[in-house]
Formats: sequence, structure tokens, C-alpha cells
Amino acid sequence: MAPGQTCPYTHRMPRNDARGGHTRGPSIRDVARLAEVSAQTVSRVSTGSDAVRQETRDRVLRAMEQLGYSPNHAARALRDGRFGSIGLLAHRFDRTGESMITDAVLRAAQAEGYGVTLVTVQDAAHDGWTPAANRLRHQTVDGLIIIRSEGHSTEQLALPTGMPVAVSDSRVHGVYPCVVSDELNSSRMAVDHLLSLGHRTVHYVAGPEDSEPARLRRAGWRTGLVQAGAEVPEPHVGDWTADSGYTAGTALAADPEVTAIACANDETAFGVLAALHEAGRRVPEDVSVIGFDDVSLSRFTQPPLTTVKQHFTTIGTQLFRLVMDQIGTPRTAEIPDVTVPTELVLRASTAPPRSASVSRAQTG
Amino acid sequence: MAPGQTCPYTHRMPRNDARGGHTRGPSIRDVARLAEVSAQTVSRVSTGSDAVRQETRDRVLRAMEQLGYSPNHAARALRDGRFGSIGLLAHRFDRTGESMITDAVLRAAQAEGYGVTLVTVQDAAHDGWTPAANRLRHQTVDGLIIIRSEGHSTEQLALPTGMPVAVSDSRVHGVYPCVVSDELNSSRMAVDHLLSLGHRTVHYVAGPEDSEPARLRRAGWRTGLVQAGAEVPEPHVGDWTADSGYTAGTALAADPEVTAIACANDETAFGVLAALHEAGRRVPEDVSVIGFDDVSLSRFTQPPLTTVKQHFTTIGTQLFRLVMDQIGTPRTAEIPDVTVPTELVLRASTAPPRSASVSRAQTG
DNA sequence: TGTTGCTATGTTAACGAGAACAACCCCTGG
DNA sequence: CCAGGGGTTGTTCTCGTTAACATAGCAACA
Repeated sequence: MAPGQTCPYTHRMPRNDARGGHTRGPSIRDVARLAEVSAQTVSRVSTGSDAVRQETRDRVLRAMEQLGYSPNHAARALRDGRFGSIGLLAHRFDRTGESMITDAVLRAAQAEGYGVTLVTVQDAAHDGWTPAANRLRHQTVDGLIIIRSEGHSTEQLALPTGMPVAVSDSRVHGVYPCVVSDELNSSRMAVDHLLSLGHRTVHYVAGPEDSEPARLRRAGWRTGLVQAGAEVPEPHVGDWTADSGYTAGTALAADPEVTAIACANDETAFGVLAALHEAGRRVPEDVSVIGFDDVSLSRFTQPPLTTVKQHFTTIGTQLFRLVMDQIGTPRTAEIPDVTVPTELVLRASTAPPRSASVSRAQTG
Repeated sequence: MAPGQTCPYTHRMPRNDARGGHTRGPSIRDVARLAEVSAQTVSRVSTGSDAVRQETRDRVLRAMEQLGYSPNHAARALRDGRFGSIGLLAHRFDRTGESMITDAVLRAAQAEGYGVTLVTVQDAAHDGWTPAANRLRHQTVDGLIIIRSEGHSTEQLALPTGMPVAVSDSRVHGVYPCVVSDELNSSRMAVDHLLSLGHRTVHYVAGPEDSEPARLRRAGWRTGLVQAGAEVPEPHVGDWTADSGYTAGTALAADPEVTAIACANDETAFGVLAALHEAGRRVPEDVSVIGFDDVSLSRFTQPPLTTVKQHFTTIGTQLFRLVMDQIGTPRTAEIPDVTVPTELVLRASTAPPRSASVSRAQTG
């Protein structure tokens, strides 16, 4: 071989062990070599093109299996500008709502051959969602699902244009496609239930101030009371946890006037229940308690918890659907908006107050 | 221009709107053109190389910002054979253990600049984990964390060689790096606690037969009884749910001989508690109940549940660490194995039996 | 003044896959 | 016997990025 010329056969350096133990898998070329065909033919087999003779196809398939080949996702993504994956952005994934939605999104996505990549923001108040979303733009995803529950409402969520997105937060109504439960009316429904049992008013243990669902649920409670002409007591502000419910419940238990308590969510209600029990106030004889969410354990409290059921799985499925619709077709002017219905689940934690002499004839 | 020659300026076709609305973002070349430098210089800026004059760097950064550029992840992944992402494989993500581990893994991963991609298998018994894991090989991940809880133990998990992996399943001891709680001894600890209170024996509500943790916890319970010379009653087999605990609890409540019940997990214990309460058997006066996991709500049952605390967050963090260690350095012969300690959390659901006349002097 | 040595920048090639096109086979029909 | 055509297979090129190498500019120094 002439000096200064590169030998074509030693040209490709083996660089498999370059990056700490993790070797690159076999490529389409390795398969091609083994099957004695061109790379393109291998590609045809792996994309399911029909223009391959049966015998050739078998040979290629055998080679693939022998090498344990599977197509490189990054190369495909680079080539066709799609990642086959969607991002799921939330504060945390270890709570009932988020984890159920996550599971549902994942199942829906996998059914359509999409992957799901998780993203959190450490401090939503400080970092905000936008940078995280932006980082994802070229990163790895074709679309984005955002579950916002805490976060300052002042911050406007700005996403790269053209990025398919679905948000579970009613604050983006009309800006981004969104899927939510009808928090406000559901909460009102809970209050109406208690009022219709004869309670004079309903006390409230709210969620954190910076949470939109918490705000809506609280507004629903208030509206229910106001429309019924009932007194509106000062709500106790919690943070979704049973702990905060316990604290609020302890205070409420001390007030003999309290006969009905609505809670921002079930966990809070669990804490309230524990506090009432500890204080010797019976549920529902002395005090009625109602929750929100219908987590799986709500059937097993003592007494079983009356609550408003949220269909998290449906929310997750719908969120994915909205994103997929945008990936499939050019964006329409119409911004879709899905409200997932809730339902009142009557169990044993609510009952008429003992002194239910005052009949409330109102029915509207 | 000579015929048959392609005009260099119209060469690149605009194909942005090709795939349904979602346009490709600006590429490194767009930035280069705007900043009037070469693509390589842009690359140098975005990888933080120092060999760029300050003035040039500023010009490039300005161009990046103006175009909203961010580097294409697929291209980078293709180029250096890394995806900057790890896979997390589990049956479901909507239960306490899985969701807490998921959240911990995600936080640890993000802290090191890694993404997390979720994967489930629809039917582990049928599909098995291996195909799912294999699909991930070239797919999108540099490493893999597997949370196995159900799945037939007969199936051996075979992973592509060289794929960094960490498994939360003691069945792969010595085969793959793994992180687990010491289920067996923890469960024994729970039984010992009850026996030491004076109970003659401890009844058991087990997890599903095809779950390894369930099997270990059950074995721990049995060992505890056998070593203490106590009678070993037939366990009730549940499926981790409060529902199954309720069913078992109803049966157990009917047997006046039963004074102590250990449960495969907290949810099951919640069901048992509900059944006992409904049957009029008091806890802990008539029957002691102990759980496993220490989910957040366990403090708020009536009475508060004595249980064995699992540190899910630690498990998640450790799993990620084990995977990272393999990505960073060539694989060592030693297969690491982490056992995360548990602790007995004493609350109010366990107490000596009422007829605690039989003193058990044994101590170990 | 020409060589050396450095810094800043540009050029080339390659990562793996697949669309577009070219080329080849073999068979049929004029 | 050769043109035409369908069925298979191979070649080329590109996606966006960056390592490796090449080059240009300039200062220091003998």
C-alpha cells in the first residue's frame, strides 16, 4: 500500500469499549455483513418493506437474531425527526394523582409504540416550567404532557411553538389543550351533599395556596355555601398531606359547632378522621367528613370515606390522546379542552347532624 | 449555473412541515450561518470548549438565543453512542413502592443530567421482561433499572451483555447488581415483635404467590414462628390490595383464637383493620395487626398502624448509583449488592393479648 | 527574516438508518 | 434476438453533531 494512504479495511477503528464498559450493539452493517446483503436490505426487513425475497428476508432475520440486533433509536430519530417518545412533566411522581396519571399515560403511549420520558422541576417557583419544557424541545420528545399542581399562577407557561402539548391545569384554558376534572363543581357537589343532609354549614380544610386545583376546590366549597346562604367559616389551609389534615382536624374537633368538614383531598381527610377519632368525636354521628379523589384506601377508613371520585386513569389517557392528535395532524385553530367527570361516592363518613331539626327545604 | 449541477443554495429543501405540524427546530448550521462562523465553532460553544474567542462566543450565544436553538439530542446520541438517559422497567407505576422509587430515581438522575424513560410490560408472565429490556438496548438508554415485583421466578432475566443494569429483586443476587430491602429478616422482626408481646402465634395475610418480595416476607414470618416453636397457621393469600386484606380479615375476625395478624404490606393491613372493626373486634385489645412498608397513611389509621418501614427513596437512589457506577467505569468482576435496612415502627395497633397470662420467657 | 509555537477557526468524516434513485436479474412478447 | 417491465438488490446521500485533523494568523525569538 502506498504511504500516506489509509488502508480501507483497517479504516474503521474498533471503538466499542471507548466509553466505560458499555459497548455499542451490532449495527445494521454488522447484520448486512453476516447475511451477505446490503445494509439497505436489512433496513427493508426491519421496516417491513415487502420488496424483499422471502429467502433473503429469512437470512436477514436469522442474522439479526444471531447478533441480537435491534435498530438504533437515535439514528432513526435523527433521520426522521421524530423520537417516538413523549415527555411527562410534573413536580413529583410519588403521589396518588400523579402516579396514576403517569401509569395511564405510559400504558396509552406504549400501546401506540411511544415511550415516556419523565421530567421534574426541582423548584417550580424558582426555575419555572418553561426552561424544563424548552430543554425537551430537541431533546428527546415529540410531545409533552404537563401536570401542574403547584406553581405560581403568575408565571405564564411559554412553550416552543409547534410542540404538541397537553396540560392538566385549567389555567391554560384556551392557550394549550388541556384535560382536567371539574374541580370547582365537584367540590360544590360535595358541599351540597353535606348541606342537603341538614348541616348548617361546612368547614373546610384546603390545599396549599399555590396550587390551582386547591384554589378551585376551595372556590367550589365557598360557592356552595354562598349559594345556599350558609355561613362561610374561615378555611384551614393544609398542604394535601394527612399531617396537615390532622393539624386542622385537631382544631376543628375542639369546636362543638362543627358538624361537617370537607377536605381538599382524601389524604387530608384521613388526617382529619384521625384527629376527630382521637378527640372522641364520632364520625359521622357527631361530625361528617368528606374527601376528594377517592384513592384506593378511602373505602377502608373507619368509617369508609364519602368522597368525590376523580378518574385519574381517564385523565391520563385523554392527555395522551390530545398530544397524539397534534402529532398526527397539523394543528387546528380550535384548542381542545376535555373535562373529565367526577362522581360523588357515598360511603359512611357523612350523615345528617344529630340535631337535624332545622329542615332545609331549599333544593336548588 | 451549468445544467445537471445542483445549486448550492437551494440544495437544502425546506421539509419542516413534513410531519404533521411539528417542525424541526433550528440546527447547528442555522446558528452558524447567523453568527457567521462554522458549525464546528457553534458546537464548541455548546459543548463548552475553551478554544473560542470571547467575542466569537458571544456572537454564537446571541445567535443561539435568537433562534431558540438547543442541540439535537438524537444527533448527539448517535454520535457518541450515549443517550444520557436510563430506563426504568416495572409492572406498574401507580403503587406506593414503585412510585416512590421512581420519584427518587428521577431526582437522582436529573441531578446528574440523565433522563429517565419508563417502560412497562403488559403481561410479565407471558411476555417476560427480557424482550422489553432488549428493545431498550439500542433504543434510548445507557442503563436500566428493573423493579420486579411480580413475575414467574422460573423465567431467567437475560439482558444484553454490557448493558449497565441494577435490579430490585433478590432473585438476581450475584447475577446482576441489586438493591433490596431485607424482606425476610424484616418480616421476621415483625413476627418476633408480636411474639415478644406474648401472642401464642401470628396469623398471616400474604402477598401474591408470584411475587418475590411476597414470598420472602412470608418465609420470614414462617421462620419467625418456627424458630420460636410457635404453631404455623395456614396463611391467607392476598394480592397486596386492601380489598384482599378485607377478605382475609373477615375470615380471621371470625376465629376467636386469632390474636395477632401480620400483613404482607400496609394496604393489606388497612383492609384487615376495616374487617376487624366491622366485626367488632378491637385493635389492639382483641387483635394486634402489623403491616409492612410504612406508607404515609399508616400513621393515620385507627389505631395508627405498627409496621416495618421500607426506605423506598434510598432504594431508588442506590439503584441509580449502581447503574451510574457501571456507566462510568469498566465492569468489575464483583457484582455489587446493596441491602437497605428497614426499621420497626411501633404505633398503636399492636399490644399484648388480653389473656397474656402465658409468659413466654424465650428471648431469641 | 525565517522558524517555531501557539491560538482560533474551518474542513472532513463518521455515528446508524432509510428514502430516492440506479442497476440488475429474469421473464415475456414482438 | 432484443426491447420492455416487474421484482430485488445495491449506491448514494442526508439527518445534526462533534472528534480529529488541517490551516490560517500572529507573536516570540534566534
